[in-house]
Amino acid sequence: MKKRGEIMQAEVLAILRRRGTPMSAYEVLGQLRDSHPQLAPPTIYRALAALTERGGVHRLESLNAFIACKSDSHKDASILSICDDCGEVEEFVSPDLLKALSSIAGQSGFAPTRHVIEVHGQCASCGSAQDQA
Amino acid sequence: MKKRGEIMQAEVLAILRRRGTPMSAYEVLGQLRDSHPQLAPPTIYRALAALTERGGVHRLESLNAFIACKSDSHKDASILSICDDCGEVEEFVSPDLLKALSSIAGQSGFAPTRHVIEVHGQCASCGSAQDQA
DNA sequence: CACGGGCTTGATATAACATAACAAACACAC
DNA sequence: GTGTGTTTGTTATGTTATATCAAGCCCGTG
Repeated sequence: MKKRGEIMQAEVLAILRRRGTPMSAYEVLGQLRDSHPQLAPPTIYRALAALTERGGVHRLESLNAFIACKSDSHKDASILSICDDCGEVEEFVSPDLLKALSSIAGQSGFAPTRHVIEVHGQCASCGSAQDQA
Repeated sequence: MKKRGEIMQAEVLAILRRRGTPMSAYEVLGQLRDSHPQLAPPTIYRALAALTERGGVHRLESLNAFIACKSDSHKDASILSICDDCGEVEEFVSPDLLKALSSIAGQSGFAPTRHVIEVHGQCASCGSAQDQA
């Protein structure tokens, strides 16, 4: 019974990609209920967990939401900038910063396994829009 | 009616400090119900929000939990290392890293207002404990 | 092929986290 | 002391997430 799960993941990913901005698990669920009226939360959460692990989806810890990974093919921890006005998210990768971070946390013998780096603020377009207001 | 709120905040902070490791809002609520049986969630969340803003408490976004700020007196964003085994949290401050981070996110005109930096892993004592296992 | 163990998925239920919205109390100006 | 704005308390509900068990599939064995 492997296929079903993979189909699920593909559908979830498609929905997230279509949206482009962060979606909660329940928003995804809502969309999917159009085609699969029976769907329950654990199914979605399992699909999202698998996708997150695979690197196809980012979980935004500070929003409890998910977003399709755009510049896919980096399974390293990303730096995510989140516009609090429009919801737009950008991904950045910086091995240097990650290294610096690991070394700071490692000062006392801590062994990092997962980095959460999220920056909230205002994206370029929302910032300039506000200037006029 | 200002005092009541401040007392609340002090009690919440005391509970968090006593514990030392992360607590969910509802754990705090449970503790407080010993002395204030009537207490409802919004009261706790308000106290936690005020404390977080003041810098007395950190919110751990990736755990939906809170912890008393130990090295208090830095209201800058902290780097938090979280041991997934024992729950121990350490705080670090690194203006350089913050600057680097802002500059990365700022590449496309993004204006950061709030940084979330959390590193999961294993603390020194849990790491060495595991070595023996 | 049947049947049985181990694993994946699905469904039900409920737990955990958080806030909206309104009511009551206070505090300060007049 | 009465009105107005603000803080706090309470009720209710909304949102996010997972435990648990049931059902289905895969595949190796007899």
